[in-house]
Amino acid sequence: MSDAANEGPSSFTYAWPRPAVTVDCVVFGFGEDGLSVLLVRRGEEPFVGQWALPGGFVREKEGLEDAARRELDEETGLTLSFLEQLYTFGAPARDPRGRVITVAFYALVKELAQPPLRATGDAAAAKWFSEGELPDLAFDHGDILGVARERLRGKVRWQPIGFELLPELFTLSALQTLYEVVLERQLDKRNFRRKVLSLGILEETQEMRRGPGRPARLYRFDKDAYARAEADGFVFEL
Amino acid sequence: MSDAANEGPSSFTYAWPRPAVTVDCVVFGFGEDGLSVLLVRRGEEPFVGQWALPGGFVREKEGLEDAARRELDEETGLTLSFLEQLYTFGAPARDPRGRVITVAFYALVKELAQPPLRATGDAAAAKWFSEGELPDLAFDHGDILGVARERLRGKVRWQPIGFELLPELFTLSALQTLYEVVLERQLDKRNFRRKVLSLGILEETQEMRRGPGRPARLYRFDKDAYARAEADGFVFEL
DNA sequence: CTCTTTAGTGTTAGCTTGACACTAATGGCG
DNA sequence: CGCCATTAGTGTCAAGCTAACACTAAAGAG
Repeated sequence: MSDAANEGPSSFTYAWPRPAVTVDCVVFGFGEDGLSVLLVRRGEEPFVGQWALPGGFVREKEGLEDAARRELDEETGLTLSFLEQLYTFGAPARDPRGRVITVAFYALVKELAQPPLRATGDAAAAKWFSEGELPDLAFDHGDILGVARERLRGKVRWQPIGFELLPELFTLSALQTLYEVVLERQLDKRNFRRKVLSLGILEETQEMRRGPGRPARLYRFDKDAYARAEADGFVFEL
Repeated sequence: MSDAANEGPSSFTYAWPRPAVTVDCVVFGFGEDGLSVLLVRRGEEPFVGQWALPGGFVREKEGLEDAARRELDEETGLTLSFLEQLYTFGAPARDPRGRVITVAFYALVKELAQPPLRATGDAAAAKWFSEGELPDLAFDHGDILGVARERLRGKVRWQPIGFELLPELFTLSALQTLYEVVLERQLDKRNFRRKVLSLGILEETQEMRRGPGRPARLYRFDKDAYARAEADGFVFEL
């Protein structure tokens, strides 16, 4: 039975017209300018020269998430710290070339910087755009981006994914700013710190971040402690 | 641009091997035996005679949700009160015939009874199965069902979708039992009633449900009140 | 040394949650 | 008709959680 899947194209025995299937990724990063999204400039028709989400066609023997990782690696070379399926967009007219169904993913990366952002594959360029300066996007990618933004907002309070947007060591102020940006509202400093620390999933390091003003203690997200607590019925909430 | 999508198959110009795309639906109902799921017995290879989720191929000019509604109507004739995309399953070997990607939906219906459950289209039979008596399912439909069950559990507390499983008029006891079944834990009667009523989205009717024991007041979910409250920043939570 | 900048710290009032037990209304049956 | 069985309906209190609020501490720049 699992053999059948290895027979190659000739085993595609359905008599129906087939849509093409792609994956597209909304990659979020967090930096000085708040939340940013990674876009690529299209090097091919349709929408040549326009900005779009990185993505491409799913190969024949490749899982959907694998396809997303491959495309992202081909076009940008980024290292992801989180990747999850978002939603599948399949309106009949969403691609002018014909029926194309896209399985959208959203991803988080730890630092905006990373290597200078290679742009290869179908992408003519790759660039981070902060939320304020987003251009019009090709296809229905604007909608996809909106859904991803909502999902991020909805999820960050119930799952410890915010840490995936910060470097390994971070200050509590940075964490708070991240939450304020994602949730789009101000948080009280003392209440926030009390809540975060009471979760018992942050490891206090001896390192300090120096900069303007008083040095700030650096913390690390303790994955193990989180896993143990979760197995014990603990529920993350911020 | 929207013209291009109407050109028919010849406008399918991508050079890639194409997976087939299907939709599958997890339909939940609520009755005496708790939560039930609607399954159909397959009338065709592969897995002939096995129970599976209702579903089928997406047509060329049909949206994904439209396809789900059509297949469900063809195979069972049910009237849905809620339908939402769940997740897309695309493991290369999930279908022995070759690459088939399925966009899964989950749906709720107001009453298990409904018309005697027609079984047409590809379905040789259609039947409700309560959670305790679920058979082995074809393909990876067991996994899909599991994901749907989790989603229902996760969502029922934050969105007023529980009402979509009850008739228009219902008792608070019925609502509580529904929540207990979906969440898989006991709830305190007084606390539950206090919380539900304090939301201000239930309309108290003058009707009573008679049966064994003291008659129970019937309530109706007030969609308008909910919509107004929600627009005002109110957040449903139970 | 002074000023600016950012980090760090406790308390209280109001609200929400969870635990808990009895009375009320009806139908069935003896 | 009365009693019993069955389900509906009701209030209080303690504990925990949330939100509001302002000052001191440490460093670098000038």
